[in-house]
Amino acid sequence: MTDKKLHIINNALELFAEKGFEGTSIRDLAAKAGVNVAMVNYYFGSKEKLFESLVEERATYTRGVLDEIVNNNSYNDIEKIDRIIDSYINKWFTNRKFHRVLHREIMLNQRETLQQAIVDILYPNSLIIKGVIEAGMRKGVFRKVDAPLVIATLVGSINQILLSKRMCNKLLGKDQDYVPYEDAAFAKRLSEHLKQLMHAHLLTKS
Amino acid sequence: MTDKKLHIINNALELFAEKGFEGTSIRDLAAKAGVNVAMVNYYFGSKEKLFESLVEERATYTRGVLDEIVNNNSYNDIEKIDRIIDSYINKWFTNRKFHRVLHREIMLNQRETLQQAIVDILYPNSLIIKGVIEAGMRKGVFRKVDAPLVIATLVGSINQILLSKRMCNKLLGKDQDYVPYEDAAFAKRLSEHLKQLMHAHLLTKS
DNA sequence: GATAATTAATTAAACGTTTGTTTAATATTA
DNA sequence: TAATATTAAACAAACGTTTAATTAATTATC
Repeated sequence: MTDKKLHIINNALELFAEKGFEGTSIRDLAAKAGVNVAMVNYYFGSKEKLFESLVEERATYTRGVLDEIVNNNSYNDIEKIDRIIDSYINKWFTNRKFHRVLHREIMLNQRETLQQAIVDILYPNSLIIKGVIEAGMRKGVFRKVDAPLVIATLVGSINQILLSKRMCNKLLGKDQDYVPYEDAAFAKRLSEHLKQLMHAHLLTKS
Repeated sequence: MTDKKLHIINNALELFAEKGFEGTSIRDLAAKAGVNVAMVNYYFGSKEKLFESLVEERATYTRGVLDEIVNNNSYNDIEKIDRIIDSYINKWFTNRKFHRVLHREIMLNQRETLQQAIVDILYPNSLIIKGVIEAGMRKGVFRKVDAPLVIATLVGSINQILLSKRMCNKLLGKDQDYVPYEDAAFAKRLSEHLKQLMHAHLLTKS
């Protein structure tokens, strides 16, 4: 990927995250990236292919991290859950614009191939977490829980915070200038909430 | 509100939920409702005002229900949480298209006034739940928890299930024909997961 | 209660923009 | 010299919206 293509993609990410795919015009994109409107089609072929390139380019951003945690034998099962929580919060907070683009898109019933691509990005992570939960249950360290729904809770909690700054700040009683995703103290607060929640829910004895 | 306006709104809801605001054209809307394209502007003034009318028309769909639960003295604190969970699942599953429209819109940084309207719809419900949690904590029935984040978990868990059928089914290991939101057994399953989760997290003694 | 006057509802067509995309000419680099 | 990059301009199609004419419904008058 050339610098120019990356430059366009990175600028496109901001606009797509802010205004959605249909809400963003190629002229918007070109203006923001400081290039001629024809360059988008010259480099990517179409607006939709630019979007796909964006997803593909950023798709690798999680791969491997969860595997490392899961295969690290110095962690017991609940510690793995803890590390996964921190990993998710850290990664999604820093890559929140891309994450927002993914979730906006997967809510729609359009652009079938792109939806599949997004599932391919997100689902493997879920599988890894599921493995940890089931291992814990087999050993009797974890209570008998509904693993897929535990994942939905974990992911959904972070998403709820991440996807609407306005709603999040309202919930927290903060004013609208506050950016929770850039506040390390808030990341910690969320992390501790989720850990406390998962400990109480999963562990057979506290 | 006349029948004709309601008819247009109800058809618009489906399209907006499926394709988003920008992704839906007035010609789409008119075709789906079986009326002339000019009727939308005749009745509502503009596409944006139609959207606002839609939100306004459906906005009252939760009001009062949570209040009833909270003010019912025959429930103790954790039972109120249980009833709130069931109420949320039931209401959001049946009104899931409207709910999807709300959440698609609040993720964007466009249409400022509409965002405020959506916050005005959703936030009062959060306040009521917050009240229940804090009352439980004061009495020592509930553990010391992060009330706003508990709400985020509760709402976020249901949203995670609700906003993408594709991702939901992948998580549950179901095929894509399955519609979890129309399956009473699944509603029960989700309800029990959330109750178990909240009991473990909130109650000082199990 | 029939007829005329008035208002409301509905239509097809056109409006001016904006959209994504392409072209054909020019500039840059290899 | 040949390939690549960049540009301004043009393209057709789709967009939200308006118009002007017509039909339907309502109200007023006798």
